[in-house]
Amino acid sequence: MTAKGRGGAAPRLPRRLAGGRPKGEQLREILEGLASSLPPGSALPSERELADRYGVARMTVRGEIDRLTGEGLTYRQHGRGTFVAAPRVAQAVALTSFTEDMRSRGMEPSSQVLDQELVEASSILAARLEIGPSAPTMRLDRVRTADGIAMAFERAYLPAARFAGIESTDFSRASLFELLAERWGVVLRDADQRVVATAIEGEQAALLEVAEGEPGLRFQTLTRDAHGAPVYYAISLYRGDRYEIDLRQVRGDGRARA
Amino acid sequence: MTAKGRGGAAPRLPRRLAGGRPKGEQLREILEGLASSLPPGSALPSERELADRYGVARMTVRGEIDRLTGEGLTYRQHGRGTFVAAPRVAQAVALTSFTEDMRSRGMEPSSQVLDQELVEASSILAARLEIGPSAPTMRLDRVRTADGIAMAFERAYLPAARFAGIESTDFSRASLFELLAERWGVVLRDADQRVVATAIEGEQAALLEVAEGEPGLRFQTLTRDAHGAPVYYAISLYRGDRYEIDLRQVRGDGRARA
DNA sequence: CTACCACACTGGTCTAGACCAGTTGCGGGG
DNA sequence: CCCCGCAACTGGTCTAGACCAGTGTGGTAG
Repeated sequence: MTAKGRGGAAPRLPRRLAGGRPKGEQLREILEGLASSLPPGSALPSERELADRYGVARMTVRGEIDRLTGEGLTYRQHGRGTFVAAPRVAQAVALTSFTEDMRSRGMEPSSQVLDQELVEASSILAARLEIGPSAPTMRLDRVRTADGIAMAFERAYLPAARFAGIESTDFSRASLFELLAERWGVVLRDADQRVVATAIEGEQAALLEVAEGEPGLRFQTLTRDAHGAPVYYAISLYRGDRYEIDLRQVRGDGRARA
Repeated sequence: MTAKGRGGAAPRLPRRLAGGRPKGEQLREILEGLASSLPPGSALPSERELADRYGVARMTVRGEIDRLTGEGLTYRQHGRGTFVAAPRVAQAVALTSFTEDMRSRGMEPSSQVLDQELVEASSILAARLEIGPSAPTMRLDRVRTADGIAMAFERAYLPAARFAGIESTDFSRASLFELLAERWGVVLRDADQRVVATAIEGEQAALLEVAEGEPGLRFQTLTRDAHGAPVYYAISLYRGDRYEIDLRQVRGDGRARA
């Protein structure tokens, strides 16, 4: 038969659907399992074959494959079949903290505070943070690690007047995001970031445990709260061999919901 | 009738579907128009009413509303109805071509074609482009320049079967984006991008006129059309000293996909 | 007046077919 | 030997019902 090998590649599927739960729901789980266990490009059984095997109407099968295809797990080719899609990168343009970012990549984040002190804002920094010139700011230097491996060096500046007592807060354990939310009720909303490729040199090469001149990503980030007021400005240097940016770009109208 | 006012709020809808084109497709356009012209929270006509009005089966209506709901234009409430969803916040990172990107930075883009030929897709590439294994693809190597200065090296792969005659098209002048739109009517919608920092080595260092080992940004981009079908896959290498990424991140609901 | 229940709506699931439209392989004719 | 056409697959669209499951309302019994 021409469809040989399709079913054969499937890892031991249930043969019948249980009663009680909607058939489509059960079918969907089976198909999700199939799609996630097969390599990209593999063919799924045909709609008619699935309908026949599980004793449901073809429209029921189609409905579930429609869902999978809409989610990007599979794709269809008219006249050829339905295939497992290559995994898409996550929606990574969302504003996340280093802590959230690393956890979403399956690693355990931590930090080592190198330096933490009050300094006067330079004129450039004051302008960015929208505070008065020479206003007190807290400068926080940290090495960010994931699973114990140095991932990035980060220097953050926060307006000290707005966050009373911040200079004596212990940042070695808590996430900056979480502390701002818990102690000062700050809801971070958006950030402007500038990213350039750069060579890692000198002291930072030592901190990140890489050879001089190795490539890295330098982020300049200005994060704002729900009112649009700047909360902190940070410069981060990520190791090029251990960090990547995943972007999902949308053209034009880019509709979706709030 | 209880459903009064639903239809009344609708801005003069066509009463019949034309022949020739699929009914679902026409229905979809009507519903999209409805959803975009009504304020968020408005109720759409019920599925049975729409089916009745346009003389189609309710399953046909449901299929299209499924699509709209999947795209986030509408949402459903069991027992109550289907409603127009609130528009999502604008997507910050817009999908642009190199041409548009450079012009927006105030530079004049150009390209130099290094190589252009038909090759068989590797299994990995075929899976990414969602085409059959060993299907013909056009490989296009270019150096992208801005104001006459080498900015990036780019290798793009396009499915040749879909774009008849593409292998003999001159890409030294025209933008790939524009050509795809004009000659093949392709509307690019979104792209997944992976960005890593890397050292520029060997031949590519020569092409970009930088010293060996200088830092650069490597992009892997999969661009899709309005139907979600992959259009091309590209690997680009940008000079680290001449290119930067500007991001605007928004803290969202973290809408996820697999 | 209130509490409850039946009914008329809504969407949710599912069936068992129909026919159309691409793709592919195989066999026969030139 | 090559090419063409047919047959057997694939997904794409659509029908005309069925019954289930929530929601909301209005009338009726207490």
